[in-house]
Amino acid sequence: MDRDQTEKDDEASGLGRPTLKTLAFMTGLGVTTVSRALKDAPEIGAETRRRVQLVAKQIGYRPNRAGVRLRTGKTNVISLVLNTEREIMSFVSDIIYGVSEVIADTPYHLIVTPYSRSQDPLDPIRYLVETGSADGVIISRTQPNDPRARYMLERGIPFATHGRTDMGLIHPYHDFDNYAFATEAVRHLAGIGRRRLALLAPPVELTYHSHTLNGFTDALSEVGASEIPFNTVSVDHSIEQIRMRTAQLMRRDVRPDGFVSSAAAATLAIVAGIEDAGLKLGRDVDVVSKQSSDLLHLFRRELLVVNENFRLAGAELARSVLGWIGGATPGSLQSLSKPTGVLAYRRPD
Amino acid sequence: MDRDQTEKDDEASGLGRPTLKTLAFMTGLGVTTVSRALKDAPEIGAETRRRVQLVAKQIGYRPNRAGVRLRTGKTNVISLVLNTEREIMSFVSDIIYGVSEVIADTPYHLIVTPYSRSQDPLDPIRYLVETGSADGVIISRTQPNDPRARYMLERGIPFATHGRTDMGLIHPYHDFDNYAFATEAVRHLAGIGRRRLALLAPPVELTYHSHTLNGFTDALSEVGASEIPFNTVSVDHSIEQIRMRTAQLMRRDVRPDGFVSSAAAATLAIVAGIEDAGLKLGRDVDVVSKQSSDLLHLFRRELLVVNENFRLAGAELARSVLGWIGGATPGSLQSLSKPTGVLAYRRPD
DNA sequence: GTGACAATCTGTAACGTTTCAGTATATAGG
DNA sequence: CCTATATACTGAAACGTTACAGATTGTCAC
Repeated sequence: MDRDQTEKDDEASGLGRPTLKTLAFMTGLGVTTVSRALKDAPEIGAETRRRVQLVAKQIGYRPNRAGVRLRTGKTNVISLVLNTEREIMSFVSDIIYGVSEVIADTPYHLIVTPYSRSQDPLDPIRYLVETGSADGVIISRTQPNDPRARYMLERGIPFATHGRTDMGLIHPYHDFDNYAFATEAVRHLAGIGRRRLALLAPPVELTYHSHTLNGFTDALSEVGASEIPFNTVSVDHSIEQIRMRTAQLMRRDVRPDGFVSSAAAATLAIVAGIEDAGLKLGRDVDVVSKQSSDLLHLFRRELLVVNENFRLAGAELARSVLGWIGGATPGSLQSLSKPTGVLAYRRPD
Repeated sequence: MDRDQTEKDDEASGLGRPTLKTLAFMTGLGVTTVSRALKDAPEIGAETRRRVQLVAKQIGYRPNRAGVRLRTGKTNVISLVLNTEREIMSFVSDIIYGVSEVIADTPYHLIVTPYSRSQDPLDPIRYLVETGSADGVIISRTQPNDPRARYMLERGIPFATHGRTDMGLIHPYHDFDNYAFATEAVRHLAGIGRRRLALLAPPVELTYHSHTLNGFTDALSEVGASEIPFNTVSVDHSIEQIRMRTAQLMRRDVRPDGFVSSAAAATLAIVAGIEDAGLKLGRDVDVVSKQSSDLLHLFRRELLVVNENFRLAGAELARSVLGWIGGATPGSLQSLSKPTGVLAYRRPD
């Protein structure tokens, strides 16, 4: 028995990665005590606690994730679920950095779980939940009646959505105020004399489609301008399609003199379409566009822009998920961000 | 003892997530047998093997990652290490999708490990290696003498670099042929009559800086054109800085009549700077730019573009890392991609 | 001096997996 | 008929962690 003990201690002092056993050996305490001392359990003496924590810091002890996960089921993982074909580029980049920023000084890792056009969006969620691969999930492209949100709510797995749902169910979200964006855009266009406005909207199936559309039509009647229908395309369509449809539209007798565009890349296409039709931006027509990086003004000086900050969205979403995991009530983890970096006012003359 | 047995079996048949114990109970075999049967071990009878695999498939058995990881040390994780401030947006998005594509039907997960300007780039690598958080690592912003590559090579952890090193050490990489890009760009500019060329290069510390520069200067002497130095800025500088420096440069007596730009966003700034100086793209000066998404031609019709496919890069990098993990020799996992979607030839007239 | 009780610490078991060292059975060789 | 060997399977131990149920002190009231 003495031999066994010695042998074990020798192993514990080995030069591999330190474990609780290593710490136990070094401090002369039991593994259990060390474990509890590290998490400030009350039944451990103050001095012991400090001693253990000191040694742990000194030798750079880090809990083994697999051990914790196996024992407790806690993965310390947040999963960001992304559509590999339809997400906006800057969205992917910025939201990842936003999330990273928030989880940087936590034990959490960020895993990216992709799904493609051909898959049911519920697939990756089912996978995550069934395999218990994450403590929290962030989803985008949220729908009014979102099966993913419903599914996770039913299983009680913490998540946050980019965009709101409309199912009468409460869950954390972060959203950009697209209603405000659309109303401000319309008001501004009206302010510079534009009367016939077209909206390049988000895809109908996503919640922010109606937010945007409502803001657009409400402001339209407020300012007494009229809508030129432009709903054969959405921001999800290809650059080429949007460009072509815009050009078609601009060649009609009754054509818009103002556009509201929900995405920067789509705006490039709209402008190209306008110019294809031989018209000039700022003279014949004005365009207000959302953008997430400050590049559109380089593209055409005349463009009017509203900024949506995806990095902030990522940070907020991460905070929400961590909050839920930490026991906060879902209803308190909802946020809406207002349009910023407002339109540079300008008269067409 | 009988009671205990029954109790255990009851647990095994429970409705939680199925484990090897569940399978063992259902098949009437031992846990060991089931484990081996699932991985086609030779000492398991053919029928037993099929039977176990059938049941496993039926009840949707998936090995517990924490269990495997704890026992074997295998994490089934690939980590993509990214600089949160300096990566190109479309790079982040596309490379993630490229990697995802390749690991989609493997047990691997992708985790994103970020680091910021203020940190030593080696920090995240050290963290990953010390905590054994990944089976393989992908890094970008590779330097000729890259401490990260050296570090991982020393510890024997599989990795792949986006871009090459120049340390006489062999490791997997994927790189875009920036030498070819620069030579083709210069040749093309010379072909349309441009004689005084400026290069907006990658940051000096990265390996592809010299690749690009060498291609540029080699082609310059080949076609007998001259260089207008433009090395106070790189593609890493802010849009505003590049724009200002370009404008300054274009107001000089001896100014370039051609630009080669290593990044799309920087190209927007160059064009803005050119126009700030009252000059016209396509008439006074031509610009050849790399781009990763097909948007620059919408920006200015006159822009000449070469495409770099980051999604492909991500896929290649993932293949390389998996290959190395799978036992292939590092030297066989290197690839170079040629410029595609060549310049639309056009005369300035 | 005794019992009660708080304070502090500890061993064992379990999470799910794989590996090691077997065991049991059948087959074949002599 | 006995031994050797191959075939097919199995239990125990271990990876690192935490929870549970003690165990060992010391202190204090009476």
